[in-house]
Amino acid sequence: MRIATWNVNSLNVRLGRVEEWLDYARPDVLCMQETKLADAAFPYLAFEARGYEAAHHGQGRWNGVAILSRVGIDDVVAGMPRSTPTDPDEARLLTATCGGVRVSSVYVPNGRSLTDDHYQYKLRWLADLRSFVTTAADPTAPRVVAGDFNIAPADNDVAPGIRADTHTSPAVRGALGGLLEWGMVDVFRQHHPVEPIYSWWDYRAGDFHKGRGLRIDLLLATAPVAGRTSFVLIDRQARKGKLPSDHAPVLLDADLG
DNA sequence: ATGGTAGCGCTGCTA
Repeated sequence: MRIATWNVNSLNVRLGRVEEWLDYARPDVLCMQETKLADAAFPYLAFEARGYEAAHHGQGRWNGVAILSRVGIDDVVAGMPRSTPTDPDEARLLTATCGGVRVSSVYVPNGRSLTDDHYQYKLRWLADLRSFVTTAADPTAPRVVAGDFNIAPADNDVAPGIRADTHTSPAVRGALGGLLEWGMVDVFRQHHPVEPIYSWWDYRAGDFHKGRGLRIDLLLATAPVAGRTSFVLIDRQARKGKLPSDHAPVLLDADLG
């Protein structure tokens, strides 16, 4: 089974690229983030024509997450219980069962700056994500959490010279660590232990062409998936050419028999 | 190079 994640930064602008990518990458499951669409505007027919069922959790101009699947899509749940009722209700999480794997598409808040209230919101959101994932399942069950975490897990996930403190702080790395301690694996690093490679590049200052980016788009999987994963790729080809997203897709291949 | 680009939508926010 091929499972992928891609922050498309407006599905309206990127639909042609996503269709093209589906046709050559042929994932069984694709988690998308930042669709920036209302549910009524989601292009279900374009995906149905390629054999994909879809679920979308959108809010319009910002955020928006989706899951495409050609191995079934059941028990769809939008969002998660929030511990802080005053936090904004944003479309950042969608969960469904696809081909026997419980899959979440996540778009973690950016954080903006360490002194911004939005950073505290990011930490609360991550704490709730951990509770949502770890209380609903056992780490021996097949579980994937895929998306734009806005966290660079280690120093080799940050290009030299880039300051990204909201994405590298001990607090956000600790929040990610909570999912890893519970039993999830960052499958890219499992297969590429030291390679400095990125999944996001700032549009500004030509950072993509300078090779200056961050690895913040992650595929986390429990042992039944991670232990059977044979291949993990960040598809930088999809970041080239006209009108790219600022993120590249990440995919894994797992033999789930 | 503390600037710069992109998307949404029409003013400034978000990233």
